[in-house]
Amino acid sequence: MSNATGGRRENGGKQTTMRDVAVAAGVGLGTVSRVFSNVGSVAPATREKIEAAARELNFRPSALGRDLKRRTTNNIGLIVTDISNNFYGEFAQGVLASAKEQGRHVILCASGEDPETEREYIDLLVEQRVDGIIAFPTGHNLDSWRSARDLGINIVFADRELPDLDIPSIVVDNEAGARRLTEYLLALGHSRIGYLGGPSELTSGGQREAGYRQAHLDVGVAVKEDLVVRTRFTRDTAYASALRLLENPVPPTALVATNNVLGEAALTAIRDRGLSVPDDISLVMFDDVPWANLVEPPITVVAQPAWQMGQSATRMVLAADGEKVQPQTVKTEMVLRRSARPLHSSAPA
Amino acid sequence: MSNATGGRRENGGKQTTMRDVAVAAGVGLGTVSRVFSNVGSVAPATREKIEAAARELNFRPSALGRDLKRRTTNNIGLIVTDISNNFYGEFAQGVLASAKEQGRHVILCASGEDPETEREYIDLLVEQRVDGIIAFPTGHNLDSWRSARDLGINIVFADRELPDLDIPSIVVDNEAGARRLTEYLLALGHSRIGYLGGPSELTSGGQREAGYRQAHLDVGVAVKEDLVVRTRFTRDTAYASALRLLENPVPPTALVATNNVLGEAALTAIRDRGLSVPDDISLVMFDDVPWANLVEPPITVVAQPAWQMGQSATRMVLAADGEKVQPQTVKTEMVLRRSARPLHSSAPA
DNA sequence: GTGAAAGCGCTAACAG
DNA sequence: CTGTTAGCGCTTTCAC
Repeated sequence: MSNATGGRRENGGKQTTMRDVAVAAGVGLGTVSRVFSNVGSVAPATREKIEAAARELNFRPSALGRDLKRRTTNNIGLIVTDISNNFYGEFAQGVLASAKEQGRHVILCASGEDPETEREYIDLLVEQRVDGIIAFPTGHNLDSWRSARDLGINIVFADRELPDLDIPSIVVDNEAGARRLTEYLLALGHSRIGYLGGPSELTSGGQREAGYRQAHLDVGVAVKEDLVVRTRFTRDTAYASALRLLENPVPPTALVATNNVLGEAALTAIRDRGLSVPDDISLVMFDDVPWANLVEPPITVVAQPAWQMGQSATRMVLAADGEKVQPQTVKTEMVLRRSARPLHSSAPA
Repeated sequence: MSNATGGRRENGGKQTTMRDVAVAAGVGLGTVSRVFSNVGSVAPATREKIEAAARELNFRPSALGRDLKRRTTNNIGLIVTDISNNFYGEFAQGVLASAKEQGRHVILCASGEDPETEREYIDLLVEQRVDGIIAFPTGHNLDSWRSARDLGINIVFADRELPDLDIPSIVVDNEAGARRLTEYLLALGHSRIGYLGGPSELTSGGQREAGYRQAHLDVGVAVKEDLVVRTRFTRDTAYASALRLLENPVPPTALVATNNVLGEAALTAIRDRGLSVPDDISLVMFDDVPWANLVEPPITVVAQPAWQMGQSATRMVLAADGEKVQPQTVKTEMVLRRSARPLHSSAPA
């Protein structure tokens, strides 16, 4: 039975089909279908015969024929930025878990934050006739999204909202999260608080920056504009931006990073400059990634419930047709650790 | 054009098909197909007419019909353990990159190391008629794998080899990696070196343990059997195992962890016991995850080229039919940092 | 260069 | 309960 073609069968013959099984079992095609789709009813004896024949022929029904007929695929598309980023990984685990629960498959795509790549993936998923798409959109390709939506594909955006598109999204309470982080630093006596954030066109970017500013406003401390830096989420540019922030003539005494990539860049830059957290500079960030609690000192963060968000997004995108899907905002949780201390004190916070 | 059904269109009508486009453009169905599949040739004027009609109707070809006819899906399945683990995330990025290059889609599955879940996913992927499957197998479900293979699906295993299955795999040089880590510790004067590893049924587990033992053998130091602990890769059990290792009546002076989950568990356990690295205990591990270089002291690791492995695995699984696919072993790289020091010295290594 | 026709593997009526 | 039939949307001969 086994040969040495390295796991590859020539498979010259056609695959076994329901028709073959029907012939082998001496029944009609429809009856075989009824057995494998668990619909209608078949006499126990017939079912037996069919199952025996199927086993004999190593028959496995093909989703291709089924899906074409049923006009639904049970597949959903998931477009993230970078699946090696723990936040997206957790989110994806949430999606996988609830997709599996509902018998759905997940086609994974990584846009790398590149609009062109995103467009290609949208087209691809449309061609595949996925039942739905969950995406962290780049903010571009509005036409593609609209077109996919009009084709009847259910779409849910995560983390970011797109204007004029009437597509529901699931986001965290960005403003509140950033505000609490900033308030905390302000309360510790800091007044030169650096902000390392993403592009403000993105919902998360804009809202987190707004929270940062609101916190300042609330206590009447002016935002130092040269301490507000927006950057793309790649390691290199983030690192360069963090460094620039630290090289300010009058450097910040505290830093808010709005996600884990930015936080990692900030921490690395701080170390490379020979500074120490929290003695020389306090650091807080978004995302409770594993390393946040492993570094010394452990980092105070605003945690996003990534897994649950993935689960909710899946439920939203799979909601019964006709059911109205409401946008959802989820709460963040602030986890106090030891990466910030009062400005004019030698004791940790 | 826009309504308020939350990104969901009733889509009562059927989708636009090639036939509709053909009618609208006043040409035959076959001609439309030729335009969209870029095969044969069509008069520029005709092509123009067709493209205009397609645009007008917002037509997108369906992969369902195409795949059914062509008997190939351009999809590949990827079964990892846990996509939120950075190692699998990097691997997946590599898979996605080269899959995209070749116009393939990736169906993602996470087995959670559970054989039953794995079996369900294999069945699912077979039904979907994926062109190939890349998997980190649990080590069970040999029948399912065999059956999938016999159905003509190309399979590539990663990280682990399964006996009697004649399925090619891509693994790192586990034995050498573990041996170097252990030799390094031995050279530093350690003789009570703890081993925190995975189940030895797994290729990686068995080989890494073998490397650990070989290093001892080479210098004539006896392995302390009560310092060898095998555990499952979940956070909780790994932590418990690490703790047990540290609570040995005569505790180890150094520790080898065979992946990042185990390394994280070890580091956490060490801290929780109030010990410090490397002064109280040296720690080295597999996987150059981001946090390895972020903690203090940074951890000495054996790095696996996860991204490239994903890329290679994809090439292997997509190799031209008839081409013989060779199993592949990839080299690891040892990255020296500061988490180990000589046993009887007060200076770091 | 183009149209007509025959299926790919399956489901869903519809008779019997 | 079960067999027959007509497609799902597309590709692919085969004539014209």
